[in-house]
Amino acid sequence: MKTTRPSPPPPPRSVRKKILVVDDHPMTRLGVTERLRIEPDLAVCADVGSAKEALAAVEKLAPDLVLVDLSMGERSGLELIKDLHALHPHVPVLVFSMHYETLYAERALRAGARGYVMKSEGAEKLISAVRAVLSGNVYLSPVMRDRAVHRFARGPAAVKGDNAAVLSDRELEVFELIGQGLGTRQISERLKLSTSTVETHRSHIKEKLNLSSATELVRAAVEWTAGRGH
Amino acid sequence: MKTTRPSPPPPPRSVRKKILVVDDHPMTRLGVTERLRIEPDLAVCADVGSAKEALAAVEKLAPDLVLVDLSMGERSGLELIKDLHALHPHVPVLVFSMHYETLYAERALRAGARGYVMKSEGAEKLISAVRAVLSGNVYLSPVMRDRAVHRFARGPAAVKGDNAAVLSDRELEVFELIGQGLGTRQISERLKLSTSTVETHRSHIKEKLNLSSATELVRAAVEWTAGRGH
DNA sequence: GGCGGCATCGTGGAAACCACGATACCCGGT
DNA sequence: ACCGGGTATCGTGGTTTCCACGATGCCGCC
Repeated sequence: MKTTRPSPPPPPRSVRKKILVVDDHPMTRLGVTERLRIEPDLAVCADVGSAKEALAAVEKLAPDLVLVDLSMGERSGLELIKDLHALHPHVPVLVFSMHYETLYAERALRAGARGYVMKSEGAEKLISAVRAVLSGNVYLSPVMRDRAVHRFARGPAAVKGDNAAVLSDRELEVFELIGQGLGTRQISERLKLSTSTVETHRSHIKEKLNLSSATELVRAAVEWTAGRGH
Repeated sequence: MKTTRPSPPPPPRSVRKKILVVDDHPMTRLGVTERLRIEPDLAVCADVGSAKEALAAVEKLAPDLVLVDLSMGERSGLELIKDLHALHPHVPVLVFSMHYETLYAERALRAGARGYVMKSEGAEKLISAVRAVLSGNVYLSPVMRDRAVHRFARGPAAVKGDNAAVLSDRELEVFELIGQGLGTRQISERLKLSTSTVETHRSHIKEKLNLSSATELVRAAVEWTAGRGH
């Protein structure tokens, strides 16, 4: 990996597009900030680790783009995107996630995002995506682009085989935490929810996935989260 | 987040400890590299994104420490740790992972790692851990440290090959049924036992496998039975 | 404006969990 | 012959979770 050590001559700051970075991993925030600084037309105006801070920062700094990671501790990145899109529809959101796009890209776009890049893709793809979104376009990988076209052609029906596709955003979130071995109590704490709410979600998940007991639910969740090696 | 902009005066490079960073997210690699450069006694000698590159880099650069992320694209970071430990037992490995320690810390240490830090903990914890491991100590969070002590006190034998060899025949039987998604009631019926007995078995299994909740037990059982697939 | 989906929280009884203790068997030691 | 340790079995009592309801509020859609 080449890191392009010598700092480039700083261009006039006024023309740089302001980017807000939202990610719960401090190291990733630092990496993104460093990398974007190399680009003469881009600048990170702030980097935060929670949805709350993100909303505050958008108010205060009026960024030209928000770069958000999906997997944040408490409040889902999807929720943040929805809030951002509701409160500031003119501020474009680009998702920069480690999760595989086939699982989340569609949900993210539905929530109001303008693009989706996987972290494993590397810096160049990220930069391209940022520029694309800043220009008013939607960024997706070729694979996802293809899927979208197919979906568009075939109509709204038929896309199954994905058992988790029927779950709502929140339900999927709970499902994943179950798969990590967390109990209802722990999930409610992590998500800052009542245990009742988590139990309702569990109940709905069992309904949708045709599961009959708590143990089966855990089993399905573990198998699902484990079955994502590639 | 303060980023300490002006590059610090580079100290004599010869005294810096060489660190190899292994992570499949380029941005995280960049962030770690930037952050470690601030420390006068540390230096990243290379950063790579795969196990293969990592092994080659260790051969070539002889780092003083390898910092490895667990979740790499295809093959588990655990495999890399095992390989490293087998080929270069003198090179200490520190795990820097986004996964919760309760799930992976023990596995990582068994595989040969000398410490485990969560990415969400932030830079300071990482630096502490790096220094601890470089000094020849093992780094763990207080929670994990506690678990280890408990295990050490209670379980005299437990430190061997990592799976269910420690379980008795009956316990293993119950364990497998749990992994198939059966609940206590169903297991007791299938085995013609009282639910009390099954619960006692569950309890003992959790003890022996160092699991703390029912959900964790189910998770372990499902993973174990799933890992029998080939 | 109604209808359905989503997310949130509560209630109350059934079921499970969990920390104990208890009995009994077998087996290896000293 | 006795004791200890591991195993297998079951119970008791208190805590927690599950789960089947109901209820509210918010959207989006026709």
